[in-house]
Amino acid sequence: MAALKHSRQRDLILTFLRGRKDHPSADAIYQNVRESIPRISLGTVYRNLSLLCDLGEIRRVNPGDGREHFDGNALPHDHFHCERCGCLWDLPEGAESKEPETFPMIDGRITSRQTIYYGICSHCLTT
Amino acid sequence: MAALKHSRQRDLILTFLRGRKDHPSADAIYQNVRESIPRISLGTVYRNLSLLCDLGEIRRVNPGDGREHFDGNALPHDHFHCERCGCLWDLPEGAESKEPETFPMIDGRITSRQTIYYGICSHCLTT
DNA sequence: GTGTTTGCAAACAATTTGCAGAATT
DNA sequence: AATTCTGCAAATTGTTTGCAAACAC
Repeated sequence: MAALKHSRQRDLILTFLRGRKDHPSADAIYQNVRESIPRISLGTVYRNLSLLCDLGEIRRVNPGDGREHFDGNALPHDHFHCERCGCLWDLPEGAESKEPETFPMIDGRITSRQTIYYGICSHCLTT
Repeated sequence: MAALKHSRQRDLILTFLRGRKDHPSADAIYQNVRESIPRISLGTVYRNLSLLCDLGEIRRVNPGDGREHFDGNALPHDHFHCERCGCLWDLPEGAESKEPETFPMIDGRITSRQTIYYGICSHCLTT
């Protein structure tokens, strides 16, 4: 069951996300893909984002600003969230924390980890 | 302005949070403090949690389960979130990642960081 | 033809807000 | 007396869901 069928909407959403370096919210994605498929619905965007997450094609990022954000790069990496303008990015090239992708010893099983740095982005600092 | 006045409700919420090792949601806090102040309202709980966060007395934790969680310990530390039962805890004693609380060099200003590990807790693993 | 996906609208859940009265200083 | 804080209810926001039609295989 759950035989996956091809969908123009899903393709577009994935292509759009892959082409971005920031991590837009579902609604921002909706506003953008609407330019290519005007009749696409927000529900479809949500359903496909969820599906793509399950497939491991994309990742959710949750900076705690009240909406979920989506990252076209599913490989593990850290994020930066500006508390003034709300922008959300990967840590810039060369700024990755140097620690290896190892997990602390605990009683349960750890499968992934998510680190978000908070602060003020360089753009907001100069305005 | 913003002269802070004393409030029984706020005290209770803070005391309750400080007495817990897990990180309950606003509604869970509401259900609990209601036993001491039955007429307290959910709105008051939200308002005070927000205020306590602003004051730096407590911290928000956002595991991405659709609700905000609150941590009575405002000192920086990492969290673990069980994807099966949804429980949210500090990393158990002795499991802290050993890296110092340093921030990567980026163009903006980093003020804090939040790391959440995801997986299955020991209780869920054995049931 | 069968089963998945879509658009739409309604439903839901978490959080925020406006307001008149109660509590704190 | 001046303000802050509260309870209540309604409003808002982000996300999910049910359904009949459209699409993919």
